[in-house]
This record gives sequence, C-alpha cells and structure tokens, in this order.
Amino acid sequence: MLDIKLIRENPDVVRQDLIKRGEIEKLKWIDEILELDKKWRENLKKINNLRRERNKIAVEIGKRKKEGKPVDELMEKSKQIVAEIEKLEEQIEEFKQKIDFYLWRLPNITHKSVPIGKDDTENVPIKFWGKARVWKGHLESFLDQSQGKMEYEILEWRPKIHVDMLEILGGADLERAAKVSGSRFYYLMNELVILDLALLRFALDKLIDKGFIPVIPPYMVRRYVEEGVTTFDDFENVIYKLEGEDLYLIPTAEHPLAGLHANEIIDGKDLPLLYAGISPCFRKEAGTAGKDTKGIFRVHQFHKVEQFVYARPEESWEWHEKLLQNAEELFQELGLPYRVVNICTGDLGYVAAKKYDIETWMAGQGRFREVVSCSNCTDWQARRLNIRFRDKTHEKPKFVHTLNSTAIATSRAIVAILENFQEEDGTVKIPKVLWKYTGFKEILPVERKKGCCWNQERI
RNA sequence: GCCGCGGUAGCCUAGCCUGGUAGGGCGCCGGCCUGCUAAGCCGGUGGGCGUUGUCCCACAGGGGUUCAAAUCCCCUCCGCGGCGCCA
Repeated sequence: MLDIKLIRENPDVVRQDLIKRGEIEKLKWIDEILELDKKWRENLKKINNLRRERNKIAVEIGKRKKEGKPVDELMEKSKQIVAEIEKLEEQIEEFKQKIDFYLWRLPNITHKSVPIGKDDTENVPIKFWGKARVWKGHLESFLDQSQGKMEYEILEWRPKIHVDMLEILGGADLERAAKVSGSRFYYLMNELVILDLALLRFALDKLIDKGFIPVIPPYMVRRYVEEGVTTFDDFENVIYKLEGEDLYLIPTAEHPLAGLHANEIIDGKDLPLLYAGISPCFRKEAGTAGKDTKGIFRVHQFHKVEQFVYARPEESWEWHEKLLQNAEELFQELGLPYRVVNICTGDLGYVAAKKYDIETWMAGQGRFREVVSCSNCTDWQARRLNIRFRDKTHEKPKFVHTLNSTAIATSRAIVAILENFQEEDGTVKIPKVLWKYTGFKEILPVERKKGCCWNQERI
C-alpha cells in the first residue's frame, strides 16, 4: 500500500510510475483520491469543530447537574450537534472507504532499475552461471536464450523431460494422484521423497549458517494476513480458502512470516530480522490452464524453504542483493546452470518494487525455467500489516521494508536435477552436496533396482 | 467445546463496581544541578493537521444505551486458569 501523503504531496511520482507500469487506466484513480482526500479533510475539520462543541456542552451539563441547575436547553443543543455530527460521519466514512479502496489496489512504486516491458518475454537477463548440457537440437535456441554468454557442452543424445524421468525412476504417480485429488497433484515416491527432504535440509542448513532463524510457520493464516501481503486478484487465482473459517492455506511461507510481526513496533537494534521459513505451499494455479500440465513443475502443492527479511529502509536494497546471492550459492553448490533475470514491469506484480528470478537451464525442455523469485517489497506490505520499528522509544516509528526470496522450492529443484543430471541410460546423479542428506549418490531406473534406494552405492 | 478471569501507550500498571472525557511507574529524549557518572528536580515521549490548539481522535475490534462511555449492555477476536475431548 502507498502512503496517502506520497499521493497528496507528490502525485506526479505516483502517476509517472503508473505510466511506467503501463497502468494507464489507474491514472484517474490518483485524481479521484486527491479529490476525495480533500473532501475528507474538509469534512474532518467540520466534525472536529462540532465535536469540540459537543464535548464542551457535555462537560457543562455535568457541572450544572452537580450544582442542581437546569440543563434542558443544553441537552437540546447537544442533541442537535450530535445529529449533525452523525450526518457528517456518514459522509466521511464513505470518502474514507473509497480512498481505502483505491489505496489498497495501487501497485508498489518500482525501483528505477526495473526494466519496462509488457510481459515475461521482456525480462532482462543480467547474469549467467555454470556450464549447461545442451542437446544439439536445442543449441540454436540455447545460444539465443543465453546470449552466447554461457558455457555449454553439446550432447549428442537427447535428454528426457522430467515427466519421462519420473516414470523411468518410479519417482511419482501422477495418474493416481489425478484420480484421488485432480490434476496438478502428485504422489512423490521412492528416492525422490528423500531427495525432496534432502533439498530442504540443505537449504535450511545453509541459511542457518548465514544467521537466519529457522521457522516452521502456520500453514493456514487469517484473511487480514493475506490481504496484507498480496493483491486481491490472488484470492481468486492462487489462494485456497477453508470453508466456514477465516483461514487460508498459505501459498508460501512468506505470508505467515510477514504476519509474524504484524501490528508490532520492532526495536531497531533487532533489525535486520532474518527468517528461514520451511513449509508446504498450496496454490490454485487458476488461469494457467494448458501450461505445464504434466509433471511436477507447476503443481498445487510443494515444499519450499523461503528467506524472509525485515530490514531498515536504507538497507533493504543491499539485502535484496544478498538474498539473491544466497539463492545463487545454493544453485551453484548444486551445480545447476542458471541465469538471473531482472523482472520487467509487465511481469512484476503489484507487491514488489523490484524482483529477480533465477531460471535454471532445463536440459530436457531446452529452456530456462524459474526456480527462484527474489523480491524487495519495500514498505508496501509493512504499511498494510502495520509493521514498524524505531531505535529510541521516544521516536516516531517508521515502517520496515520486507523482502522475500525462494531458497529452494523442491518440486522445481527436482525437475532441474532430473533434467540436467541424467545419464543416457536413465541414471540420475545426485549433486555431491546432497549426499550427506540423501545417503545415496544416484538414482537408478526402476527396472535396475529392487526397491527404494536399493542396489545403489550407499554412503 | 463449556465455565471463569483478563486485554489501557515500547513495557508495567491505576481508573471500571458508583458514566463527567486516561493518572502513575519503567525505559527513552531534552534541560537544570554537579570535578565526572549516578541520584535528584523540570519538561517531553500513541495518531491526525486545519487554526500546532485550553483542538480532535485513541483504553483489543465492532455495535448499542446516554447530553456524555475505558467505565453500562451485546457480538467478535486474543490471552490466562479450570473442566471436557483428543494425536
């Protein structure tokens, strides 16, 4: 949410950013807000004066009653004033609600480095890391996607997409999941269960080393928390609601972690607060019909370790870079080749002022796909959730900045591992950093093993 | 789920019965005093801005009664205690 004062005092800053975002139809909202705000303040002035009158009279009545003097005419006058106040209060409430309606639906102000673009095709790659394994049939497309700035090795044989690998490895049962729960659900099985847990623990340990507090948050939150962290569109498109209760299944640990300090004033010396949330994530994926319908890339539930930071405003951009770096380190240690993209205005969403995605190369699909999303939400969430800080108790509290970034989302990391680390015979090599968590170094095709984690080199 | 007791500023608390517009303490900021520090004393320390006021709002949230509500009534939320149920 934006500060009404920003709109009041610098409406052109807000207008220019709406233009940058291509939200032209919302420009008239600014004019309406300014108009309503003016009326609201005029009305408030009148109400305040009337209230002062009423208060004076009420005190006078009290005095006179004690003295045994008549109060009838004062009572009459007071009643008149109260009736007038009530009339004005109705109006002011209407103005306030309209102002709030707009305020709660305006996007965050973007950082100056956010590129202008219509959709995800105009995100700007800013960094490439690692050596990609590229099937010769994908080479031309790869060179285009990597802008020739990335190392690669040519494969003569064609790596399989993760959907096929799941079948070969006996790693998931998607058909039965569809029977039981519907499409985009899965029974994850055998070694992939261990791999899922290993990835989580790997990410968590890394973040604990960096001073993050590990947290298992509530998996359901109240509506005011969701309203605080996200846009109203998300209620339709991504968030599951529990019937008959004011509870929503979290689409990410970001949400309960943002709610953690709602309505609090944080002691400045405790900032930055670093949290590593670990949770399942539930997403409706409405409006994505036809996209990634097979496999576990885009699913209704998955596990994720999430970085969440409450930072001082003047330090938040530094933290944004650090969160990205933490996520990059994880993928570097896994040995997964990736690029970082700076998300353009058309793909940014309303909450973040700036967002980076990490996209790993998917050798089977021949595309870079999103595995990490790293956002600085500045004070947009903090204002909605009323999260403030101050250094000295006599100071006026200021809003904190909130940041969040994926560390590892297991479903997507597993897809990347299956596509990039498969051998021609169907074996999948496990990254060395995970061995101590998995207890095995590779996953064999189902016909070459007798059961989960059998016939493999144990550590 | 039932019963009881609570929720007042960053923290602790008075006021509630009996309605008259929130008082004290800690902490913090400034000043006075003083070789220095501490103590002590004085002032400030929730939100609003339109006129910075002898102003308005604010006592978990919402509604009601009243000229007037922290106070009385109703609903919701949260916390604590007891009972019940339970992995």
